[in-house]
Amino acid sequence: MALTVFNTMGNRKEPFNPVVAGKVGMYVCGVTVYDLCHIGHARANVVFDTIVRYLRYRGYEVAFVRNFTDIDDKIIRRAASEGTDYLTISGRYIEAFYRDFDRMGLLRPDVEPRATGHIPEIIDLVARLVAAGNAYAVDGDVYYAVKGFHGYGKLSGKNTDDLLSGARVDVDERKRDPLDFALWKSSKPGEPAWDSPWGPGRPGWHIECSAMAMKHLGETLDIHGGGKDLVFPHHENEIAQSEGLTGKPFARYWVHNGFVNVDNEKMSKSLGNFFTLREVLAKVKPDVLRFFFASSHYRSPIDYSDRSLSEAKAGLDRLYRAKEKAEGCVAAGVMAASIPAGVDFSPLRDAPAKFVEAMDDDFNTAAALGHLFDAVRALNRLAPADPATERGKAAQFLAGYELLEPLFGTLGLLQAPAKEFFRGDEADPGGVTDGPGRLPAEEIDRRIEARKAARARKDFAEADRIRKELESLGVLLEDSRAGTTWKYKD
RNA sequence: GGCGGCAUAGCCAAGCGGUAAGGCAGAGGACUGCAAAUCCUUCAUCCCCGGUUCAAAUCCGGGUGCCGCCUCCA
Repeated sequence: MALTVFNTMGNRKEPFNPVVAGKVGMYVCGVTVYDLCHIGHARANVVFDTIVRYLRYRGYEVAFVRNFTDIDDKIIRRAASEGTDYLTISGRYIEAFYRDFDRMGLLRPDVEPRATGHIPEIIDLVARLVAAGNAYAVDGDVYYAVKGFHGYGKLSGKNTDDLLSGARVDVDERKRDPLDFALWKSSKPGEPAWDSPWGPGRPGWHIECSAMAMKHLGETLDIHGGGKDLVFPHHENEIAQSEGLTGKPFARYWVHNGFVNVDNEKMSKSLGNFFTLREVLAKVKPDVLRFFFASSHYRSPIDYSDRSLSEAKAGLDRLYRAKEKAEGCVAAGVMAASIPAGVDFSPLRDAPAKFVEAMDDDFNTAAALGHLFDAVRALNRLAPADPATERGKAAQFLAGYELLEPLFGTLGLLQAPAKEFFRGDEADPGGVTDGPGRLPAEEIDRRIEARKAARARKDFAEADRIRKELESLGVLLEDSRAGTTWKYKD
């Protein structure tokens, strides 16, 4: 039983063997901070967050590095259009990134390097590439000479002849070869610039990742990740820059996540069919998005829609209901006992092993979730109607839930208290369940009391009237032996 | 034009050689004053055509249809 990872280099699953046993150096290409993140960014970040969580669950010591590209053409353009400087733009969107992704429960990386914080390292790398004959300077720009690197195209499966025959490479007479790409760009007057041996300028896009990854993780990474669209040219170029110099493999495993589609088409800025993370989080809880991502394999494309979101919500509800029951047990002062024997409960007892089996197969979160649902069904067989009076059953239920909790945690699910998930979070104003038109909790409690009185005098017509009225206001009542509880429906 | 991926029930989605996980929705039953939740039961032969094999959704060949990359892009 061993972890297997699909490697874009070679296009196949391989047993996972890091450079140093038990330790993983992982670099993920972060975002360019010139605008708000959309769901595509959300998926990429959630995917790698889940991978880090799982590797740690599996006992690996993970050094997780994710960068911010904080200087680039788009940032400069945006700054110009707003009449401000690039630092204002990058600062604003880094802050926005944290605001959005902290809500998603993303782990902070161990190191979060920024391109502008590594200019000396970048210049050093470029200078060494020039000295080694891998790159050349022209009028203050420095280009990488692709023809000199024989492995070019090995990651993306392209060969240089095909690339050249394609008409989509820009023509620039100053380049020796159309495929050559910029390592260093001279700056125009008024643009941000750093001094360099080639004059004032700024780093090209690809070089920053090589410089930062090697600085923080060494010359060979265990995992290098990013969206599928980064395979070419970004990662191909990173390989050329890094391996051209070190002669060592830049990364052992190249991991790329699939796209988020809308109406079966890639979501992207240029197509204009994107949704920002922020607007989606105004509609659903962060967990719902995480569940949505986890329910298909990270390399498959997924189609985003209101429908897929509400199906995710429905599925997640079931999981949170189990957590709700566990919280009820804890509130009743119950201590976890052990899970009963018998085949009825084997899906529960076997859940950790099944979970690992699924996740070991190239992080198959969809299969893992399937096993968790099996486990929850078995767990629900132990659910006490009233934990205060059925303490034995409650103790078993709690034991079962505690067995599953770390598994959910590895997927980043069920991180909020159930009450908060179903009723909203006072500590998170602006959160989903905080919208206008919500019936306040005090008002709901008042009506529940009225209904309780009606039921006590067997006036079921009145009791039902109250319940239906609440339902039409988006509030669901649930009676049990332990009393009546409520949830917002959305 | 080059390279790559995908096609599984009403919807979403695992499986990748041994006779179809799971979720949502639906149907029947139990429980409930009635509901909700929960539990039990039920609901597909895997795009088409060939081939390999004792055995294929899973492998090979040929179609058809989508999608992605080759330009900034998660």
